[in-house]
Amino acid sequence: MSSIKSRFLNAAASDEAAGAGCRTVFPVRDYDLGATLNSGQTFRWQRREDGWEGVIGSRWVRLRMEADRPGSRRERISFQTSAAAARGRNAGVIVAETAQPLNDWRWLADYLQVGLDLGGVLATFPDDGPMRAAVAACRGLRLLRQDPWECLASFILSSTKQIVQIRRIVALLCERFGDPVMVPNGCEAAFAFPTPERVAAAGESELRACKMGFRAPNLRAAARKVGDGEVDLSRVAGLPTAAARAELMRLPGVGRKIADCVLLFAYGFQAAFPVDVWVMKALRRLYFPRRRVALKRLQQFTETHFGPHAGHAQQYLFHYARVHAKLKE
DNA sequence: TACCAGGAGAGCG
DNA sequence: CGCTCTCATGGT
Repeated sequence: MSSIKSRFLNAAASDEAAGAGCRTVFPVRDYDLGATLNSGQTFRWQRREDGWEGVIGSRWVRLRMEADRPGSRRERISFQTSAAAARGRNAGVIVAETAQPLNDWRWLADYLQVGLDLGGVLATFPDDGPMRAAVAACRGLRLLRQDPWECLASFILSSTKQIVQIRRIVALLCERFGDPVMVPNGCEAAFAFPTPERVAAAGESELRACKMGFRAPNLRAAARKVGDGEVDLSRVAGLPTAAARAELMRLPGVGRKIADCVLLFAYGFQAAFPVDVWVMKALRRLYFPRRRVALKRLQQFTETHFGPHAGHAQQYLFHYARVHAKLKE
């Protein structure tokens, strides 16, 4: 453990920029880092003994929570501590480490959305039984703000795949086509998510070798359209929700659900409400028991019932349905 | 073994 | 429209 610290100190000492370091800290409250990184919105994080390791953009990152304890120093949260602490009810900090020293951490604060007033968001949720149960069960669950291309490509690969499998496909894609990124001494090699240009240049059989099956031609064609500017991902951010969704749906392999995932997880459109099989099950069971409701009708319901932060409500329902066996049926 | 997985898109009546 | 089928692969 101390050897890890000294490695980072050495790396920091070699930096020419004064004040730059390989570590920073974000004070947070109600932030369940584990649930957030493992709730099916991103597929790049691996749980290690000392936190979570992943790649954001072209940077290797390690994250872990430390909780504030009354009357004592901050205590590292092990994964075996009390459920209350693990759910992030306590105030604490997110400790972040990178492989190279930095003096500007805004990119990470933005990714983690540490500035969000979660209580304010939760207060806008409808005051009904299902929502109360989901919030109580998933306190501290957050939405990240991811890179649009990585998010889009990942969800093109997600259709009818289990989350563990999506992670594996994305990992293979990055290993084979992504640029290697700097990692601390002794850490496993890590790779950036491949650019649209690189994916478009890959052969379909090379992509299929990453176990993505029939999704390969869709990913490749979408990469080409994004790479050559036929669909401009940077423009989507400034569009009204419906137009932004329609723009994304011009891409092959992107329907309503995947478009909404990208709108919510990458662009932060709060009205986007992706309805997948889990959310559909949860909605039917919790809000329309013993009634046959079509997907279209369910979508109309989600547009009016969950308020201005419907997307957040969706993530709570999704995680609640997935984690709690009662809803699995 | 059979069924299902953070779906999309074509083909059908 | 609204429904059904297929697509590729692996987990449970």
